Parts: sequence; C-alpha cells; structure tokens
Amino acid sequence: MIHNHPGVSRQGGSPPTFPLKLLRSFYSRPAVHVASDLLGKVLVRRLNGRNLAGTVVETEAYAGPHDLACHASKGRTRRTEVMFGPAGHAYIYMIYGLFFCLNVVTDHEDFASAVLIRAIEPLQNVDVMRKQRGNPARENDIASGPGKLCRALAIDKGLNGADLEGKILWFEDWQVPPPLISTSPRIGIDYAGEYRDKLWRFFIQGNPHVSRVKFNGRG
DNA sequence: CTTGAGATGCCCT
DNA sequence: GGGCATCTCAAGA
Repeated sequence: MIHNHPGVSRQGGSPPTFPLKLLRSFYSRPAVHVASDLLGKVLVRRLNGRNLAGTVVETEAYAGPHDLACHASKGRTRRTEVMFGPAGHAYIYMIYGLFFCLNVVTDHEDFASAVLIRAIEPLQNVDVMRKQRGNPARENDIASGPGKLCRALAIDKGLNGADLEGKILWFEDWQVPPPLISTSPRIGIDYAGEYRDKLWRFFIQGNPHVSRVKFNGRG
C-alpha cells in the first residue's frame, strides 16, 4: 500500500507544514488502493464557519462495474451517475429511506468505482458532531458507521457530486504514522456472488470507532 | 453482553 | 412493488 503518495498539496495560506489536502491524483487509482490508503487520513466537513473533522478508521472498496457489490454493476443510472465521472468527487446516496452513505469516486473517468467511508474517529468540534447525532453517551457512538458519520457531519444528498478539492468536504494527510490495517469481507452484500468474500473492507486494527459487525468483535 | 424486528423512502424493474 | 453498502430500541441471558 502506498502511504506517502504524492497526491497531496499545501492549502493556500496555511503554514508550510501540515495538513496536506489530498488531490485528485490520490483518488485516481484503483479503489482498493485508495480504500486502504485513506485509513488514518482526516475527513473534514466545513459547516457554518467551522471544520468538523475525524480520522478515517474504516472503509470499503467498490472496485468497478465488474464488482457485483458495486452499484455501478447494474449500469449507469441517475443515482450512480457521479461514479462514472472523474475521481475525487463525493458519491452520496440514501439507504433504507433513513440514512446517507458517503463515498469517494476513484480510478479513471467512465470506470465507475468508489470507496465507502464507513467510520471516523471524531477529532475536531466533537461537541457539534455529538449533538447532531442526538447526544450519545459514548464517543464511539458518534460516527462508528456509514449512516452515523453522515449524520454527525451533516452530509446529505445535497453534497452528492461535491469536489473533494473544494471547500465543503475534503480529506487531509496529517502525516501520522501509517496505521495497522486489518481486512474483512464487506458488510451487507451477501448477494454479490463471487465478490461477496473479497477482503475489500479495511479498518484500523483495534480502533474503538470501527463499526460493530453483528455486535461481536470489533475487528 | 446479545439478538431480532421495525422504521422509512428512494431508486429501479 | 421489491429491495436496500443501516440504525435504534427493547428484551433476554
């Protein structure tokens, strides 16, 4: 896995050190590589003049139209349109009528693939995130799941297609040591035939903010 | 700690 | 009309 990828840049006006905003070249690679390399990066959501931020601790790769778990495997539709566009944009959809899921578009244009952001560890303006989640008692209930983190960061379909090089939603590299990564099959895609068992879920080993799978273990 | 069921609405056939 | 890349709550061990 590539941890010191060159696809980062200083933000204009920021000190000449860190953080480094991830650039489109970071996302313009196979989804599996982007998914593992996003662990340890920081997701930032600009909201009402504040930055809500958290460390990415769990992702899943949806590798392309051949991947039967990938929404794009059913063809180009209104919902999946942005996945067929250039990398480095947000693909956001509603699930179960209640929740939103945040993905980043990867690889090259017309090769529809993405990485689902499944969990983050709250880092900045945690109080705001907690409140938007209904004030859970434990910090690891704030954003330990794809629907939870969207609610904590006020991410909905209005941000579908957002440019991750823009000023609403982006990822940063804080140059922390590379995390210890574990893998597993992806969650909730038992229908995906030969792709069901691919080890395309990535998470930081032992991190308490990783989503709970069927209420056992934590990875 | 665990399990099971219900909520709820959009997308696509 | 069916299915869904989820979450919460109540209840049991």
